[in-house]
Amino acid sequence: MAPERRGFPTTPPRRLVMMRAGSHRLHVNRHSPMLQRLKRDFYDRDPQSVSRELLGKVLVRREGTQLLEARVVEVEAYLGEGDPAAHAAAGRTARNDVLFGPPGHAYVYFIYGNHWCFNVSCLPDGIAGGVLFRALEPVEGIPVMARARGVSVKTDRELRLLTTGPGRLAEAFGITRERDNGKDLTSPKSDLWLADDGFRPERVATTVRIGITKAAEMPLRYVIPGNRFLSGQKIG
DNA sequence: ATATCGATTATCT
DNA sequence: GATAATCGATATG
Repeated sequence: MAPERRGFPTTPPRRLVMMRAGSHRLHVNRHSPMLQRLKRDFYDRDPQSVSRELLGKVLVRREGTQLLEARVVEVEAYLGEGDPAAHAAAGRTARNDVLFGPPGHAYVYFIYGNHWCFNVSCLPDGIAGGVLFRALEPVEGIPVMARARGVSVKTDRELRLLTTGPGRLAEAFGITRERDNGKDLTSPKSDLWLADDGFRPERVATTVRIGITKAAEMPLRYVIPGNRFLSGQKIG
């Protein structure tokens, strides 16, 4: 019997078989009981390491009994006070306070008068650093994400636009500063977290960061190459 | 398919 | 008062 591949258009079948072997589920798209919430130690490192390791993990939002899940396919590292492109570059302020706090907390900021962007803090308490989430591949709760975005997902193209780009993924997950900024993503009580379901990307690629003017040459964007949910790409 | 441009506001100078 | 870690609509090839 051929494996069910819906929802994982770019995932090799071999990997799907391995994932299912552990979960005893018929459909890989379903929420796996093996989702392990990432702990503090995961984030207590430099943003480059956290960025690389976040690829392939799953962002999870719990809304009552409804779960939203999407795989991380694109992130960017922002290094803190030594990084001219980082919000922390000019020192600690009211806005960027979370970046200077303990690791594993949500940093949410507003951009271009329109969009929320979602980050997680890295490095020990007192040292700024973070990772910006730029693109996700939807796994679970797609109709709820579509409703949050105010769009339909009748076509392949519309599905891609659900969680491609930092503003879109934040909207799909209902992420706002009021609701989520400063939230401890490692707390069992948090309704927003990152999880490991055993998936490991075959390859990771780095490029320059998108949309910045300072330190524009540093290769701090991390992607799963070939994934169709990456931002800044043509739509077939 | 690619390019350009307007929207809209928190934050900092 | 200028800028920004973006998006979506519109115009043009």
